[in-house]
Amino acid sequence: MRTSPEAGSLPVIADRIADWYATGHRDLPWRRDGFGAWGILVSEFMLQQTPVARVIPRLEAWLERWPTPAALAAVPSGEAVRAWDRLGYPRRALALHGAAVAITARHGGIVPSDVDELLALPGVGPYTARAVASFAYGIRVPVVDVNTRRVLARAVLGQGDAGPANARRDHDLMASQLPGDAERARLVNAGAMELGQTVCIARAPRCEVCPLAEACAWRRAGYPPYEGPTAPGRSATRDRIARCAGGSCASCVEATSRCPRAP
DNA sequence: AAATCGGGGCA
DNA sequence: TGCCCAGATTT
Repeated sequence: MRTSPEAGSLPVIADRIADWYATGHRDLPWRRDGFGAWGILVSEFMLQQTPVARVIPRLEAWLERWPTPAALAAVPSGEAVRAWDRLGYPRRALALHGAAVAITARHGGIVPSDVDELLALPGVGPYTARAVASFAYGIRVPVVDVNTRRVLARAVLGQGDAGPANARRDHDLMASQLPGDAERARLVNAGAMELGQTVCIARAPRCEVCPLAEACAWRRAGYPPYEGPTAPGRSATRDRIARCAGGSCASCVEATSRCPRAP
């Protein structure tokens, strides 16, 4: 049957992820049947750099107010920014409004299913475009977020950590794992993210409950420490220092004594 | 490749 | 106060 770990890793990893996910996963709103492409698109905007728990209540309120792209496109963009409330990175609200306008104008009010058409929308990048194509339309494309990158780095590449993100390389790696069946691929896409969030955690992986434990290349190699390049890092302190250096730092204006670069 | 996003919340 | 969070955009 399986003659080498490499030859067997494709079906084993993907199948175990899909089975594990299908067996039982968190009941999140955007995973309910019939949630709709618009709802999924809105959820993906809100989930960019924002924890799931903070998104759920705001998402439901948003969709109740704007059930379709056309409904959002019909109001001024300022309304979208206001309704964004405390989700953070408010320019996402502006981009989402812009996407609604574009969908209404160019796609007849229907969220497109084509990855390239999705990528052409403001605020939609490599992750979000493929997430909508796969989760909303069942199209067989690799969906790779930070959690999936960590799972792949460990289980497939045998590295403790995923290096800096590289869309091309990341997509190729995930595509090499995806089963041919589109519905099955969707389970692998969603399952890899879920696994990375709840089991294959960055700091303290819960290998004792991981469906990939027997197949994981990193575990098999004895958990070698990560040696490769690390991501640039998004330290709030560094951001603050960088802004202050320009002399136009809002933080300095309001809290001069707490700024490391303050005169 | 690295900084930034008129960020927010939690240990 | 430091760091994480279903990324995207700009330089």
